Amino acid sequence: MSNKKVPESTISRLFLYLREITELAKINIKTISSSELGDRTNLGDAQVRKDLGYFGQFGVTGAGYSIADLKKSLEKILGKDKKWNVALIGTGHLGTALLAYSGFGRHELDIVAAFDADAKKIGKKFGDITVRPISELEKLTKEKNITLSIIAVPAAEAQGVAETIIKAGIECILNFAPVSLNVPEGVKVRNVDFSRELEILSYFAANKGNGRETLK
Amino acid sequence: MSNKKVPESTISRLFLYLREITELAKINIKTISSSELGDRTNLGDAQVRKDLGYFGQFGVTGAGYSIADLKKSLEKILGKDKKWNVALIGTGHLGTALLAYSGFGRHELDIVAAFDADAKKIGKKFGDITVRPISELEKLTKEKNITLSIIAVPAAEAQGVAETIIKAGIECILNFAPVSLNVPEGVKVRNVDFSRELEILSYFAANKGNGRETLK
DNA sequence: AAATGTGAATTATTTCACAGCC
DNA sequence: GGCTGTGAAATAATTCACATTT
Repeated sequence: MSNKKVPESTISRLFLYLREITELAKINIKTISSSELGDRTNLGDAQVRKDLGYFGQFGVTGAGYSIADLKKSLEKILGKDKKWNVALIGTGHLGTALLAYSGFGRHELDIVAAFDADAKKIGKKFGDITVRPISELEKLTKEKNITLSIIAVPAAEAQGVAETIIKAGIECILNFAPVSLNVPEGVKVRNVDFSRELEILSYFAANKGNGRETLK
Repeated sequence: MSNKKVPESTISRLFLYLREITELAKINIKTISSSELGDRTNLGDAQVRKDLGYFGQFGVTGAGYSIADLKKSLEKILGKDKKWNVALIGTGHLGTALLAYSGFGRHELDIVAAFDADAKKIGKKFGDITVRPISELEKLTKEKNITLSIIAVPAAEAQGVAETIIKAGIECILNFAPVSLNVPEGVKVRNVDFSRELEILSYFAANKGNGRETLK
């Protein structure tokens, strides 16, 4: 196992591999090679091996990987063997869609509390989750052992909400608001910005085969 | 202007810059330097200049960039000066949240048609959009000049839907389903996978300060 | 024979650093 | 003096290629 810094893209792909072999395990397939796994995830075989290599040696030379073993190892590495509680802030269209998702089992990531600034929404129920005022975030974070948060509020409010989240002691934020959040060292933010994703596609649509080829 | 291949990450950041200077233009600010723009987007000044440099020379040495000019240039480069029509496939929780978003003006990207496989949903109205059967996708694509598509269906159906989209002549897909789509050369796919994003955060939560530092 | 694990080579991206201009 | 534009340097990520193991 190497001791080098693990690229974030590697982590992202490991979840992809895990997802894939979880499907394969269901249909009782026992082993897989790096090139098969690469094909299934649209990646190269060397990429698969290098990614796994950051964390240890999981394969058998000449034979590939045992799906059961690799699955267990990846779950351990990726923190899938523990349950992570999530706070959702913002219960507009997107927030409620996320709540509905979270309801669908299958995830080990559970939204356990929802918050909103809008007084009209406080007290609303989604399944067994009741919407609460943001002022209660800190209290609930302690009570429910919350470690992850989702920001699903309008752009103008996102920075303020982020600060409240951090004050409550949560250090990981999934931000759906289209703004660049400013957070202190040690706080981890990931952005999901689908209007930007769609815009990027429109760039490709606008530049199809005009010689400045960014497509690959 | 360089003639080198433009990294996709550059395109992504250009939209960030454009978003920022659009805000500044509103409050009547006239010029900005690369380092100010970098600060506002949490990027370095050299990164800003290099990104812009792929497309031309927009600044004035010693004085920075004219916001009005840069805004116009970026809109042109990024295809924001044209309107791009979008087809949405899948009108579950997520799909309807996206429809609601699209309704909110401000975007030049318009969902102009929505499709679903579920007979019970056909005919439903969201604002001025009526849900249609997927069999009509190709017809509507021609009629409404659709160039972009959004897949918001369950994972198991995503590949089939992608093939239908491509057959209809659409070459850009924003895929929300948690699967790796297989598409022919020339078709551009971007994936938005928020359960994976949340999982990645959980990895960081699981590995906070354990020596294998992937955080930066 | 097949397929891993991993250094080395390659390619891509970011950051530096500074000449040149306003 | 401040700031752009851009080669060069540094860093990061991917891909190659092969010795090694079963």
